[in-house]
Amino acid sequence: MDTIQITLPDGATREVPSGTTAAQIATQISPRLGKEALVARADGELVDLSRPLDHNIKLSILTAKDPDAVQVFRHSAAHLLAAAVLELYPHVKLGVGPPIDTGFFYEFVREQPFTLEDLEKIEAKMHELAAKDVPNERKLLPKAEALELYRKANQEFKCELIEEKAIEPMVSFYTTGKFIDFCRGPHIPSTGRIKAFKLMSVAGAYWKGQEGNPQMQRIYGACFVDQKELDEYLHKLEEAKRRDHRKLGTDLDLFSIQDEAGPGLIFWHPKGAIIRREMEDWLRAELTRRGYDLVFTPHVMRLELWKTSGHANFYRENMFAPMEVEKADYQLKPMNCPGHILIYKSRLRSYRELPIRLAELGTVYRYERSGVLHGLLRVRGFTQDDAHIFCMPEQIEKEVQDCVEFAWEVLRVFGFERYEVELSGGDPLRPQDYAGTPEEWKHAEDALTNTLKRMNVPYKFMPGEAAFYGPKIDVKLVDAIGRPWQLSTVQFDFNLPGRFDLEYVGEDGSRHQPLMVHRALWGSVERFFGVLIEQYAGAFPAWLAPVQASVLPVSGKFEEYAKQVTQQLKDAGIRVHLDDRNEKLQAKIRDAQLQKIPYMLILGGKEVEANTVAVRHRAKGDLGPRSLDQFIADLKSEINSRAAV
RNA sequence: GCCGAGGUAGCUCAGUGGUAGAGCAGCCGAUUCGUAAUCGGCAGGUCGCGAGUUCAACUCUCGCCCUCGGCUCCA
Repeated sequence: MDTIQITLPDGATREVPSGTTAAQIATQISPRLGKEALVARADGELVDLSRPLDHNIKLSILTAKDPDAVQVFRHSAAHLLAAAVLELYPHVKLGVGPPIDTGFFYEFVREQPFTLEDLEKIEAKMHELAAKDVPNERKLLPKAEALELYRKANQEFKCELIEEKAIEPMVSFYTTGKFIDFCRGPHIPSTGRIKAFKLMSVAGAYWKGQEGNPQMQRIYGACFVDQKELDEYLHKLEEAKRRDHRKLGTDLDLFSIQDEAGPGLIFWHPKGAIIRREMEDWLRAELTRRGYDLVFTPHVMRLELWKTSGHANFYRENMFAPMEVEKADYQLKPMNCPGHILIYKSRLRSYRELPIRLAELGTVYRYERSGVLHGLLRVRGFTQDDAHIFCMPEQIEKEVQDCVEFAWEVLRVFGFERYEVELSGGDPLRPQDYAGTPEEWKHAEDALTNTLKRMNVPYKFMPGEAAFYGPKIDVKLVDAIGRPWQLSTVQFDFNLPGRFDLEYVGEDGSRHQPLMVHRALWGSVERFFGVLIEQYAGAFPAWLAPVQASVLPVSGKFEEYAKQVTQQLKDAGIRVHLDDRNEKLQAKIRDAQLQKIPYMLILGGKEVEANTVAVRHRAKGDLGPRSLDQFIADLKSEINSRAAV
């Protein structure tokens, strides 16, 4: 019999008879590996463990430690879901069922909606099928036969997939017991190991994710190889709920959204407003330090202006409808750029002035479809920490670099440690959605790429994600529980300077067109605030905390002293609250803790006697007594350093 | 926008056609208390809005408003 040579990842080689499977090799290496193996990688390609190997090959045996293997595992779990659904509801039509980051989903078409009770039944059926340890077997069918099979079963979506995806005459299927599914694979050998999963929700989804296509019911499941990981994930979801800025916004009285006013419109309550003011004060100082000029521009401007800028064309879907005033149409601004451009254009500019950096905390209004609104993170009215930089070509890379560095300073000051950078380019297949020529786009993308490379910033290239007027660098930050949020953005613009005939007089005395960079670091004050609430779980560092210290007299007897202390703190510029309610100390402490107030000053007989304050920190607990002056000095230094405690 | 689930007191939630409930918060009183909830009382509602069915609607039907989850991740 022929032998073939298997090269393992450590370089070792093995001679085995042709037709040996990866599973057999795994068991040879060690019985334990044989048991833990989920799937194999042969010459870089994922294959079933049961696939007979017939030529010399580089082989890795993958276990749950390999992320790709986990995805295969989840994909098999998706098949298990479909198998269970088909047993319970034989007439459903099948869509697709891929793995996702935390599990899997599968799509179905069924007349009646799946209810929560249905999900329970399906989950039980999945466990039942898993317990039988049914093998996942690969089968090859001629394309015509495959189509015929699905036609008979009325599975028109599967037919569509085969028509689109099958390039070879034979197409692969996987069977899980009675269930058979058109699938490239690979899969784990059998269902027995799929135990740690939980069906989470059922949601509507368009076929192939495209609006206008039929809607399917998508059943989502969380799924991990180990129960422990599933438990951790479910715990993380609980944690996320606890930190949800919408809940904390109400609990801590930071902001609200009101039906009477309209969806996606934010009311900043006094405590939220304090945080915003501190944030803005920091930002304005930083902008000034970095050579930006702060401006203000109107909220409504003539529609004509938005035609010039191209927004009325490219951005129409996201704008509020124009309003008519004295027979002229006015447009509520969805962006700040045209306003800043008008300031630039208000007089002739010299190359000596460049770069000109115009910054504005500019409030904009955008029409977002009702289904996409989400707390502070996706709203219809918001304030961007916007700026537009007008510069000469030779200045552009430096300006972009400064923006990216500024963005990092923002992340540092607000306590974010993890971030991801994306470079978003145009979509070459949809040039009609973008302003400017392909050459201009290439030039701009190159400039951004160079900057990132020079700064040694790892980034992902995202084609088709650019703004309509130019490519951009986006900084997405990763919050405490691993979710990414897009905030900072630095966007090139080869469009507006031309549309508005922007010019400057160069050294040569003739007129040139400046380049333009749009940038926002928080993205919007609202979104950044929302992320910040979740980042700190509402426990803001002292410099941002709406109430920095709460004075808690042990009983009414010490009210006089408490009032004195409170006034001294106020005089020192500390945001302080006196809790003089007729409550026990424990209750006052509890309420201060729940309000996440950084410091509590407990005042009783001992403190009056010694003229001290007993300090309790919301996280560190009882810190003992000290003089009020000492406390004030310590707190002021904590505030001034913007310590992230 | 679309699919699904929801909307009952400030908050969290119970209430399957027959006089709207609880806990917390609030107010009043008692208590004067040492590091995460003192006790008692009172008040609080157009049951999201509007139509309809019914002797009777928080409850059933229809329309609208709003909220939540999802709608990118290739068999």
